[in-house]
Amino acid sequence: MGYLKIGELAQRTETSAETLRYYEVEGLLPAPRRSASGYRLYTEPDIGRVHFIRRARAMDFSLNEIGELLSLQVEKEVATCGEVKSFAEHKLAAIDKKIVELEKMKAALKQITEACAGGQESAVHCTILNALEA
Amino acid sequence: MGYLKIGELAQRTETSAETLRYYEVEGLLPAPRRSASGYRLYTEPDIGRVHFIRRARAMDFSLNEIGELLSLQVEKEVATCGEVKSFAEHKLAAIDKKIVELEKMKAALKQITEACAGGQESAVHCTILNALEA
DNA sequence: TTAAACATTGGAGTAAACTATAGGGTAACG
DNA sequence: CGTTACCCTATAGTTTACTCCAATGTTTAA
Repeated sequence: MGYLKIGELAQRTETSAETLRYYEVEGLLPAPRRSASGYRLYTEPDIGRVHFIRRARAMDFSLNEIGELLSLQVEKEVATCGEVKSFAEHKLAAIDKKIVELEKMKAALKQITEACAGGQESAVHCTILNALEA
Repeated sequence: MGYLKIGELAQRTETSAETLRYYEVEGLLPAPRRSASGYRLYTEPDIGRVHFIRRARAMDFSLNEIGELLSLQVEKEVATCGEVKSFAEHKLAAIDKKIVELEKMKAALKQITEACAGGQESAVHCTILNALEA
């Protein structure tokens, strides 16, 4: 008991069964136990793992990057703190850079919405290029 | 005089010539003037346009989205302030959401780097899954 | 018991954004 | 003048992350 068939895991994680099998092929999900007839039998921790993958995907981490993140956990008994820390710091820097860029874009868009009253008049002065090139 | 051949534009924008031609096909770059022999002749403003595309790409805007942003500029004489404002606000909301997600990931990674002294000891307690599932 | 709902594998198809190649013509340099 | 570097078009290939399909086997519920 407590086992989930692929359709159930799919439902609980809002992921298609095809995608789950794909993640297994790609090494993001460990090959689960199988029933006598060959059905995949997942366990509770698999739910968390899939949730993690989906959340990271939503932030544009590639499957490869997610694999690296997950391997930190899988190989945690082998990895040293130095390795983990260095990897995480590298990712942190990348994320920070992304946030900075998004903030810039946000500021530029804000400038445009504020310049525009939102009425029927022509938007000649609302050039996104002007805002962003500065 | 002020004309750039594709290779020069490529160099100035750190983009390959193939990619520039591709952007033209995709409608992101207007078809430039041609020399007698058929070479593309770009002008100064094209540099800014390519820079804009590359910056937006670096923030994970799709070429389609970038096309929409650019069309705001091209059609600025036609567009009303209402249209521009509504489009920009929609993008703003999407960017904000992305930033929030990245901040979450950042917090989780930070937790890991702080938990890890960075030395030779085993990283058993540095599980990214633990940090992110909470 | 039998039809539906679900599972399996293997393989093909899709979309986005390039990237490379073939088979040419053109420009710049020594 | 020749050679090297550059440009052209058209088309094909690549990568990522799915998504769909066919053919077949299994559970489940009326």
